[in-house]
Amino acid sequence: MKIAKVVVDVPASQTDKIFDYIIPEHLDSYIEVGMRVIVPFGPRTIMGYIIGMSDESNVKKLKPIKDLMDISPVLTPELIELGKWVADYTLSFYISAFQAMLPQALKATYHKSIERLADQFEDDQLNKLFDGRDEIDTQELLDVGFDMNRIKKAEDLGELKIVYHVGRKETYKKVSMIKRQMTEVEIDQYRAELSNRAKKRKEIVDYVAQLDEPITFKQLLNEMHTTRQTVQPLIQDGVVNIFEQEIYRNPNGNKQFEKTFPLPLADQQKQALTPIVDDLNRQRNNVYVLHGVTGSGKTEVYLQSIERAMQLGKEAIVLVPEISLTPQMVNRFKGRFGDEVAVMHSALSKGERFDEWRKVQNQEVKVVVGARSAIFAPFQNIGLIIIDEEHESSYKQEDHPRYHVKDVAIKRAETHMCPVILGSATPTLETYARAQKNVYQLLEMPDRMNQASMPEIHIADMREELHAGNRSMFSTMLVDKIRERIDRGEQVVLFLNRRGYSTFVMCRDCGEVKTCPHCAISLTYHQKHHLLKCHYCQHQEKMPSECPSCQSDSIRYFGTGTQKVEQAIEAVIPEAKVIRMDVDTTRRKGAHEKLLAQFQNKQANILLGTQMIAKGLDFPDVTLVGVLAADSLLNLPDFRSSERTFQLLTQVSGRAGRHELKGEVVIQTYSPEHYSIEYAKQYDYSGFFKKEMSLRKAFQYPPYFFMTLITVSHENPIRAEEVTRVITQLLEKHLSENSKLLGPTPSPLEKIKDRYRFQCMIKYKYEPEQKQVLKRILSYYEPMIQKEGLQIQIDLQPYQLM
DNA sequence: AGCACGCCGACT
DNA sequence: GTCGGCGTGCTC
Repeated sequence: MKIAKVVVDVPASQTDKIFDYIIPEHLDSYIEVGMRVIVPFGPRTIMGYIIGMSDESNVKKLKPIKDLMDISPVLTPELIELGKWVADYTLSFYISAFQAMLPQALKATYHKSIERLADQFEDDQLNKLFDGRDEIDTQELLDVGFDMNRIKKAEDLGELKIVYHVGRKETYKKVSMIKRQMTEVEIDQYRAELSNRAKKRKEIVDYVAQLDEPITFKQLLNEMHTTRQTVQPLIQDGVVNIFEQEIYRNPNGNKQFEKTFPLPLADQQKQALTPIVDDLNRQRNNVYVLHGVTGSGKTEVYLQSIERAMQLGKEAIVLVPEISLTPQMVNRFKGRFGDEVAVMHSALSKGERFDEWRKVQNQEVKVVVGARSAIFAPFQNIGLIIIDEEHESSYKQEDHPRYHVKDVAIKRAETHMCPVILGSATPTLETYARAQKNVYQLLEMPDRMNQASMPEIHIADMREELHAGNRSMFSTMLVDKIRERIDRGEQVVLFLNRRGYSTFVMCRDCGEVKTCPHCAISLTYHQKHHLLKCHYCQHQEKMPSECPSCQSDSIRYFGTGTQKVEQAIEAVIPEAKVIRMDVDTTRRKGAHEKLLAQFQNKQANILLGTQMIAKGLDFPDVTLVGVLAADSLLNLPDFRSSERTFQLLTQVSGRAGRHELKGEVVIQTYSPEHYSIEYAKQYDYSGFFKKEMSLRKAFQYPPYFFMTLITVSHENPIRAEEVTRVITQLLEKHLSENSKLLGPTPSPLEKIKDRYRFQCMIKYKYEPEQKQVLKRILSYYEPMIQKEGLQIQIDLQPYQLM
């Protein structure tokens, strides 16, 4: 008997195993490993993934698979193995790993309904409810507040049964096509028989007579300047045939990408490319760290490596941090490789994303450019994986499965025996340290292209500004330099780090700060609706007119949001034209690209924005970059805050003077003596690296130690702390002596959505038993997780310590 | 997760 | 006596 091994769509620890099902004969010739199936599960019917087949099973009573959901597998054998590996290394459920690898559109939907079996119900209210129908969705019963127990009774009487439906979300876009149906001879005859008055129809007949390929109905109507009605008789008479054809949704509209060709390479680019090409030719698996300053031409190296991979008949995956934010990057890939590229933004709709994914599944493209999840593209012959801006924190998934894209990339590259390129101007310490130890291969590109020099960085000490009586958010230096650019017709980018510097509300009399009652973080003031909002939950409230604590009316909002900066610029420099880019102005689809285009066309002289303008942008006339609050990142409770600050400053500075015009950077800060600011000013990556490494060593942080963060949350703070303490003690007992345990301590975000959070941290060098110990602890707490709403998060190598 | 089964107190 | 509350255990 043929048995299918199935992972069912129930994300729970008790169902996190493989279930066996009989493959019924009628499905036997269609079924393949990697397909989604519909299976009975207890009283229910649910979706599952076939992850293997077998001839035997240890289970006595097997049920048969109900149906297949796919014609061809959605998971390749490689991806199935990869999914298991991801689940294992992140301590997640198999099902969560598989779901994370596939587009959202492939998730199953469920609904329940009751089906009539008898003509009459004992319960007269049921007769009324059914009203002649044979099936009712249970949602309808819940809506009218019908008592489910009466359904139970009717079911026991055999009057009805409960049916479970598995639905699908994926949809396929279709378009009407027109095809010539008659032979030319037949058409000639048909035409001759038409009345002389049917002028338009003859025209159309002539047009379709010369059609060899099907065209869209719409195109026919456009070219003939006619309407549906005119074509209808031709369809009826069988001159042409109308049929529906499936097409891919096109997220780019009708945008044409200008074809580009490989550029001549500078020496440093050649030196970087050579070993990669060599590996491609010999199918060697290496990890390269491409350390290139901003503007050094990393992208061209990527493009030419990919080209070589394609020449060898292989595929490439390119990961970019947040692709919708860098349309320029998409343009470069589409421009070079055209239709061979699938693009997976986060800004795409579910359907568009699904279609891009299917281009890969159907082997119609050779290259994927996308954000994190694109690492799971179902390619079967990968020749190269590139991670651009490898230091970006968005490469770490922050919910289950908590994978880091670098780990997955390296794993896939090992399977496919291909190189990986980790590109960055500011590699993470972990990555660069491995390159120095020759675990990874280091490729350095220290020079900017076209002999462009790095912009000069000036530090504006905001303490001095304050002492000198300047209470505004701009230093005198920055204002002067902005004026200069505007006079010269050049452009300015102003960068504001939103995190930690957004508008919070404080009472000037008593110092009271308005915080979220559920999350214990300061509320943010939103001017538009005069509301205070929480960043973590949905909480919002009205801006108070007096201080809730001391009733003073001097309660004001402090800090700076982009809106406020915009107003301030306009006050100081009235002639400035500002484009503001933040979450608010870029929410609408395509808004991002539109704003950038406006800036490109010089409809404004200042681009003001948050994180999203820090990377990838390249405008020839930008000669000044201002960082308004450099230290806002520096003060976050995270051991990576210095590294993040250095990365950010370097990244932002790279936006200025990339072309003929020389650039300048002004960094405003209250702590100009901090080493991450000083080294950023000098463009001294290796200096920063050494300094930061020595601190990491002293305080036993990565890359010298590995870390595991365990966060426990509960409604009751005492319970949360108690569980955290017990877990810490258990770990203390079962882990080796060399490992350091920190905690229990309150999390940096002590309270989120009415849950109190405590954490404990493991720092270790070598701890082969750790995962097993953690698994045991998790299973010990399983009952409490289910019953009393306890939550335990385990993050191996965390990126965010909050 | 969801569902059934089973055991207890509160009610016609 | 029965209804309905929730704790317990299972799903191939």
